[in-house]
Order: sequence, then C-alpha cells, then structure tokens
Amino acid sequence: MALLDGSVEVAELTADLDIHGVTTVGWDDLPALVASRESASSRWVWADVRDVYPHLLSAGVRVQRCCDLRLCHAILAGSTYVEWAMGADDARWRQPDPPASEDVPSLLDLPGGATDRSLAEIVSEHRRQQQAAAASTHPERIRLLLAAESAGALIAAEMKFGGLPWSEQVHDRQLTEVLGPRSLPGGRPAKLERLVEDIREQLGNPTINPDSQPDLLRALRGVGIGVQSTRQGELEQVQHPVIAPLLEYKKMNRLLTANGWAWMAAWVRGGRFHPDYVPAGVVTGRWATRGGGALQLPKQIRSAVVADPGYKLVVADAAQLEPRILAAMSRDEQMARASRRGDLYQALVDEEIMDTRAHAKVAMLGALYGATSGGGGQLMPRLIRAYPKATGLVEDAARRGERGGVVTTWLGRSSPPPPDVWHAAQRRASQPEATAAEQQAARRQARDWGRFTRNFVVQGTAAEWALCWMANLRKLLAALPSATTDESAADIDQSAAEPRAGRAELVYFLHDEVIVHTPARLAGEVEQAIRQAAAEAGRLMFGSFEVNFAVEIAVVDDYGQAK
DNA sequence: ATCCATAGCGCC
DNA sequence: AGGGCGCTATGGAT
Repeated sequence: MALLDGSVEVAELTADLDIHGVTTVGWDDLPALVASRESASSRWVWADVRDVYPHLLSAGVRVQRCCDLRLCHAILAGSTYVEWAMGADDARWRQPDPPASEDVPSLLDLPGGATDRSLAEIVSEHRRQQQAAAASTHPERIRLLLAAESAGALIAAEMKFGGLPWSEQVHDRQLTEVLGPRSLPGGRPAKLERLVEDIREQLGNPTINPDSQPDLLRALRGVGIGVQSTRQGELEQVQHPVIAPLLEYKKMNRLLTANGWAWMAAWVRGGRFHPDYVPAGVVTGRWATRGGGALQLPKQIRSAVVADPGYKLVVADAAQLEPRILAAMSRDEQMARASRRGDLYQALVDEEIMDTRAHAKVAMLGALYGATSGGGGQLMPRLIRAYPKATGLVEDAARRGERGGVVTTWLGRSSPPPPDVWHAAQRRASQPEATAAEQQAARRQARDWGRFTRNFVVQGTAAEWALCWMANLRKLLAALPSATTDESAADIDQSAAEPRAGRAELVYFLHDEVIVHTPARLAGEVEQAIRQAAAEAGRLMFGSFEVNFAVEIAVVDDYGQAK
C-alpha cells in the first residue's frame, strides 16, 4: 500500500512480489476496501502503521497481519545477521519520529501526517527487505522478528484506540483522599498546602518553595542539615523535624504532578486512558511511550483501572522473564532445568548454590545488569560455577561492548555502536602521553558500555519474546467467540468507549505484563490463551530447547487487586 | 517566549 | 557502585 495525496494506492503482490493489480482509492473509501480484501492470507505492506491504521480503526476495520516497512527497515539496517546492503536510499526510511502532537489525543486521528511514498518505492523496499532477510545468517529468526515487530505496531495502535478502562471517579476519589480537596488552579490541594506551611515553619523560612531544589538545599543547610542533595534516600538518613513533612510532601507532589487531575484531563476520555505507545521506542526494542506515561503507571493509582460492568481484567505477568530468556538463548541446560521447576531464584537455594533466595536474586540481577561489586559481585563466582553457559553469554556481551563492538539479540536486533566521542576517549587514553585521569575515564566508559551491551542482549531478547507472546495472544483472542448474544446490540453499542463490545481485548502492555479486558464469562478462556501464547512464543523463538516461561495470572475487577 | 539540561522519582 | 526508559518542575541560556 502506498500513500499519496488525498488517496491511497493499493497493490496486490504475487508470491514473488510482482505487482499483480493496483487500485486507487480515497481515504474515505479505504476502510471498506481493506475490509473487503482482508483475509487470513493477507499481509498488508505499509510504510508506517501510524499513518494508516488509526484511520482504519476509527472506521471500525481491523487487519490481521501487516509489514511495517519503517520498523522493519530499522531492524534490518542495523542487524549483524544481515549483510545484504539495504540500498542507497536508506535515509528515506530512516526518518525521525514526528514531534508529539500538541493537542489531546483524539479518537479520530486523521491521516494528516501520512508519508508520501510512491507505490514503486514501497514495493521495491519490501522486496529489498525480503531479500535481506532471506540472505541473512538467520533467515527464520529475522523473519520472525519482522513479523513480531509489525504485529506489535498493530497492537500499539489498537491499544491506543481502544484505551485502558479507567475510572475517573475512583481516580478522583484517590487523589482527594491522599492530597485533600482540589484547590483553584494555581493553588495546592489542601493537605499539600498544610505540609508546605509545616516545612516552612520547621525551616524558619516563610517563603521557601520545596519544589526548588537549590533553594531547598540552601534552606536545609541553614538549619544544620548537611545533605548533598534533596533526594529521598539521602533525606531519610537525617534526624530532623522537617524531614517527615518534606518526604511526605515530595511523595504527594509527585502524585499530583505526574498523575493528578491535570493528567486525567489530558489523557482520560470517556472512561478510557489513551496513551501513545511507541513500539521499538527503546534501543533494545522495548516499547516506549510519548505522552501519558503509560509505562510508568504508579502502583498507587492502578486501582483506577476498572473493568466495565460484566467484564474482568485478566492481568498476566511473565515471571522472572529475563533470566528465563538468558537460559534459553545461552542453551544452558542447568538453568533451563531450574526454569522448569518454577522459581528460578529458589532453585539456586535448593541446589545449595546460594544460601537465601534474596542472595540468589541479587546475584542473578547482578549478572544481567553488570554488578561489579556489592552483593551481586560477591556472589558471582557461585553463579558462574552453577550456570557457566548463561553467565558466559552475558560476560561475552560485556567484553564485546567494552571493546566498542556490537551485540545482537536472539532474533537479530543489534545494539548501536558506541558514539564517536566514546572511541575518541579510548584512542586518547591509549596514547603514551595520556594522563592517568584520561585513562581512568576511558576505562570507566568502556565498562559502562559493556554493561549496556550485557543488558542489551537479554533485555532485547526479552522484548522479542514479549512481542511474540502478544502477537500470539492477539490471534487467539480474535478467535474467541463474542460474549454478546444479541448481535444487533453489539452493532449499536459500538461507541468509542466500547470499540468491540462483547470481545476480549488486549488493553495494556508493560514490558513483561499484559492486561486483557474481557467479558467475565470468557475470563477462563482468556487465561488459557495467555498461557498458550506464552508457551508458543518460547517454541517459536527457541524451538525444542525447553525453558519454561512461567506466567502469573490474576483475574480481577481492578488492576490494583493484581500482584 | 522557547529550548535544553538536570534532579528526582515513577515503572520494568 | 547495575541496565533500559518517561515525565515534571526548575533554572539557566538563547
């Protein structure tokens, strides 16, 4: 599909990617055309899901599969699995993300920013990508990654469109309970205002603004508190009457500014929270958000995520995902066996490798994140003895990063090379006239980059697993029956708040966690689908190597009840 | 008025 | 002594 001014060209491709037929339609007619051609074998090829799919969704049309050329290009262009050059017009497909829109997100995102590309350009890029994948060192993995990435783009658009069920009433009640009644614009809520007065009194400063870090630091020092920062962790060490109200103020003010009434007004409409997800917005392939902060939803307010009447939230969490991923990608039999026994940390205790579960967890996270000292560092030798292949994989990734090299996830997403300034610092430090400070700085930067590449392979592969999990789940949910028995009611009820009445739908994703909003009577089937999708994701990625990807599921009325 | 870096804290 | 993020308020720079 190519996007042109005011209209869209849609081509059908043969198996060898020749253009079989071309249709030109206006934007308004596109949804009907897509709906009429959509079938189990269709894969829509789009320059960018963000240009097309919101338009289709608002017209009530969903598609099963697509290829997002922008996202796929980014993967292929960077992957060490791919040696086939992606072509000279690379830059055309390496476009920066558009700036976040000023206005409040709308359910009727019209395709105003559609990328203008000729049909020929799209077809030739698609062909290049297919060839690049076929010629890669791991064609199956790359193809899986491209499919999963594209499915993720569809899911992100669908989740933004449908939104996360959100009770403004519950949220408002929580805010009022914690912060006190809402004040006039510009003023602080009652409880917050009282805390500020208390803080000012304790500091003997009637005008101090606790939001101003420099002023606050000076005021604290003025009453003999010798802290270096106003950070919570440092303030907690201090004995002084101002500390308690100050810490309480900081916590409450955080809630007010990040997820208070202003946030609600901006992001919640008609009982749904509509955040902007950005697939692959993180270098490792994780999703990011731009606006709404959906991936930082504080636990404090999760009880405002409330299922509709007659519905349930099925909250599923891939337990200890990253260590399980490491076990699978390193083919570490010992660790894989531990994964099948359930709790990976407890397994280290049972095998008498670690003395407590807490130690086991610290050691494992140390291996994944690159702890160099402290608890994690101390325990590392034991972990290395227990799981030589797994620890070897992350160690290799770290060494490669320290040398300025590139690492690649299981399915084929590669890390960015270190920036020029990094190389410059390493070069400078290797000169005979380098100062000790330069050498020390270079060593530190090398270790920093090694920690990044160490974590990249695991975090990135975990992100791939999560995409496969969601793509499988989306397919299984679509196959579930609608719980609405009265078909005409389903038609009438197609409001913005209930985009697909009677159906189970993915409504939230958070790295290793999903929420499905489902008619209560389908909750059991949804739960089964979630587990099946997880097992299938493991098989798709790692074949017969048996790592258990444990999923913890809670069926609840509100998100606050999960965990 | 607008842009940018930083501190601080929320999430995985 | 850790990896990856986003968001808000602040304050200095333009």
